[in-house]
Amino acid sequence: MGNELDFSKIEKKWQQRWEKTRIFEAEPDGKKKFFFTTPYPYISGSLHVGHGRAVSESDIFCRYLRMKGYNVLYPMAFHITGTPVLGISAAIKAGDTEKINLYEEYVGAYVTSKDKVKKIVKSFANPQKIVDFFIPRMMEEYKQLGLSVDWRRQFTSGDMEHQQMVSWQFEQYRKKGYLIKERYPVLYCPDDESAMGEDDIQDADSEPVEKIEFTLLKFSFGKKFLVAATLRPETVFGQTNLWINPEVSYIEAEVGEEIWIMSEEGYEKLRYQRSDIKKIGYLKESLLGKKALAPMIHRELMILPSRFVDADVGTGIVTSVPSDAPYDYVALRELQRLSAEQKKKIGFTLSQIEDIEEIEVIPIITTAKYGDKAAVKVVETTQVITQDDPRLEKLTQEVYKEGYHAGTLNENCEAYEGMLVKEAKEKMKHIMLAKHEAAIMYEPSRKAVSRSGGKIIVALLDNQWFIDFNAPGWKEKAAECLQKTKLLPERTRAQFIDTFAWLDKRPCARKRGLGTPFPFDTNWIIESLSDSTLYMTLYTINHLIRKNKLKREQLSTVFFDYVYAGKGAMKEVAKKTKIKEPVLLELRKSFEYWMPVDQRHTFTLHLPNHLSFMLFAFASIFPENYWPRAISFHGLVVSEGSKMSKSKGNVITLLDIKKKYGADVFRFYLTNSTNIEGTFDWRESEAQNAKATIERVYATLQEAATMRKKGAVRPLFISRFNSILKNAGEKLSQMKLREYTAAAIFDMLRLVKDAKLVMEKKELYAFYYLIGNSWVRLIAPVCPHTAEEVWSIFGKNGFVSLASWPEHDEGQIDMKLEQAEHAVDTTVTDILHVLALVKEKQRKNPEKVYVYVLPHEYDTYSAKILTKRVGMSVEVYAVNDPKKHDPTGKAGKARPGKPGIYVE
RNA sequence: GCAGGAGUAGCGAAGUGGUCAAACGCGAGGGACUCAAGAUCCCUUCCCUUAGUGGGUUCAGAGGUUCGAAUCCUCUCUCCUGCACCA
Repeated sequence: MGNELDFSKIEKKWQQRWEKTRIFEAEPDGKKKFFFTTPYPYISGSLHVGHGRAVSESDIFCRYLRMKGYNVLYPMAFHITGTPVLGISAAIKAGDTEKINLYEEYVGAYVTSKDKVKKIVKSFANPQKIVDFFIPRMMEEYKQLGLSVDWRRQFTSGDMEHQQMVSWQFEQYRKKGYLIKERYPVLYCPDDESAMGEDDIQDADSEPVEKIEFTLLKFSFGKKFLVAATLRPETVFGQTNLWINPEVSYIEAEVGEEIWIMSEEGYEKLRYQRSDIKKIGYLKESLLGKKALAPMIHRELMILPSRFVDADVGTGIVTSVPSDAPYDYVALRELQRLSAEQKKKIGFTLSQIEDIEEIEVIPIITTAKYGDKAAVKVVETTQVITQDDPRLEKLTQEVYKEGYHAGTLNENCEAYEGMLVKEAKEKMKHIMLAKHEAAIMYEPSRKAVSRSGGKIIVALLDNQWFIDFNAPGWKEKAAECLQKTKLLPERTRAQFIDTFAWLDKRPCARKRGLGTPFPFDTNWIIESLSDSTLYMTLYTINHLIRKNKLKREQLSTVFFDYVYAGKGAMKEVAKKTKIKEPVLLELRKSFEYWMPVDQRHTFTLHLPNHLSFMLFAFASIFPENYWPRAISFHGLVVSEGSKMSKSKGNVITLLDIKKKYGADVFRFYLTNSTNIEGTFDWRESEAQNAKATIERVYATLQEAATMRKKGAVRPLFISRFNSILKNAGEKLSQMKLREYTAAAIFDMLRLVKDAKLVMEKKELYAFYYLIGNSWVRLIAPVCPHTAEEVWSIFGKNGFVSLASWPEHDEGQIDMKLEQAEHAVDTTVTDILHVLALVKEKQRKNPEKVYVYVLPHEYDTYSAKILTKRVGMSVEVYAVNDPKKHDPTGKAGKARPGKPGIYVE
């Protein structure tokens, strides 16, 4: 048909009108305010439906609140701080073709000329250019969803206004003693000379890299020490020998007063973990066959050769515990099985060969699953023969896991007998550390390289700044804040409580990245989750800062003390900041008017980090009346059943939405297909259905707008209509968006359908008159563009976005009537059933249907309606009621004394 | 491993002590309309039975509490998510 709905045209039209008339620019007024926020997006490419979900759900709710008479502030900003933007920039600068292609694709979505695309991407070598390019486009994409955002207040986390605010926040933290400095291990790249986050490491998103703590066991070797790295200090009682790799070059290094022996690679890593280490030179003597004194157990252990020892894992020296380490057991057995001749060839003396033969496995840990020599057991059952067998890796993990969780130390472990492995591990480690028989070394959990190919190691940073969530009093305050915050759904509270308990010290500054300089140590940048805990407060004043062209230096501590905390005399503040008093007053008033945040709508994944930090921040910086009032959560977005990812090609961007469906369809489909906490699965085919549904709504409303005429409508439909209004409103007020759209769209469509079925034209038009105007307003939150368009067809002035919410009329709701209708409905269905059967069996059309009902139900049934609905003559009687019981006796055979349907 | 969450019809899900074979949407099948397709409308869609309104077995599995449980308790299994400097 020619009049197919062109959503994009309608949407564009209304978006422009909203913008032009500035109806969503909120300013303090006499109405009750509602300050609604949702997290700002990080710029790393196009916005997709995941971003679309948070803002659309928020927008629907904001639009509802606006129609309910609230003065709603719904702002938005952009997150640019941290390392990713910098990483992108660096990669492009370095000529990383993968990144360049990716970004050419992103930019290509907006810019057609290929040359221009290349040029733009090239300019991304400057990170600011990335920000400058994407932000206006992201704003455009958000606008295309029809968001009722006050864009005047927009900023990025890199803007000076935000930086000044964050600096002020950290000054408060410092005053309260929430910032501390400590040593801290980080993933580090010596080539790049900087700490590495997940984004900086190759494949770290799919195979995460962790920091692992090794215990360095110190074996006395003359006056020197051989240091062996182990993850299992609790197994020292099972040690039988030491492993080195004859292929590896070992070095000697001065460590404090001592001399340590280790692989060169080990030294290179340890260098970044302790300042007291210094290389002397290559080890001159041979270690093979010699003995060293083991820590803790103080036994002499022989140094033996192996192939599995990797110079680049730990120190390149490994202690051997054949009872619980499959590698050790296999390597030991391999060695023992060599003929005396072969051993001689390696360089062992006769007595050494004897000693080697005599080495026996010492059982130390007992588990129900593997008995007391786990490694021996798994090696025997899998028949692993050589230390090169790849299965050993897995066996090691299995044995380790079982031992750790279910193992107990046995009688060979002296004082530790009977202790759980879990406990013994910590205890023995600490004792050895205390006796200087051991030290600590950190390693990445896997071999990893940075994006530029440099090796990743662990470095200990000496002066890392932390936010100390365990600072006295803070957790209590945060808990109080949490307790006063309304949570949607409420069950997330348990997770918050759990997270609060777990929060300890969080490094809050980095050496690299975009962001706010750490106020007390400008070599550092405030880490990007720590700088985004109070940013929503800036919405309350940012447009005024801009309007009055305030400069960075004016937004000083004094400024925020006054505007954010009401501290200081205005006169003084004006003098110090060189801001005029009325301006200051306006800023302060604006802040006071909009605060607190009434609701924050976010992704559940943000709970353990962003939202928890946010509550801590608010609890510490602001008095109780400025604490956030409510937090609501939305679920994940996936596409065609699986997680969205570029490699799968199933990322649905907001540009796609615009091209294929339009905002209203997206908003409706999104909210109607899952409840707010659920996972939203974008499915192309269902999106198409959603589109058809909205087209139907539009067509119906259009018909209603043109045909409607005042008149009488039967009470049942008035009642049903009001029930829908009531239900939809109640659900929406609780942010149950799915139920709301189900009522506003599907229930209403059904109601219209039913009306068309039973009403004559005159009544139908009156029915249109009844519902039209309210129905448009009912759908306005979810489908604002469609609603505006219809609103104009109705000949209404102004925007439906600013119209009042269609309240139901309780007095018009007659539940009895609706129930009766429902009863009739099921009866009709039953009659049709029976008729179908009758037709089949008797092969002739029956004459008449008799319905027998219980006396109290009698008034419910109208023979006339039934007749009409069924399409043949229906008579209704009540059973066992002399008055209503088949008075004519013409109903044929005697009826049983129970209700039923009979056809003749 | 720790923590949080989830497991209901082909699918998405609603239902949190009785009114539940289970709303609503999608999908599937049948029918009406149509030259046809689409749209729309009607019916069916756990199993059995049937001139219908009947019966049976169900809500991951196993126990338990209760007159009564998908809903409360215990255990088990499976899946998802998070576990810190990373946005």
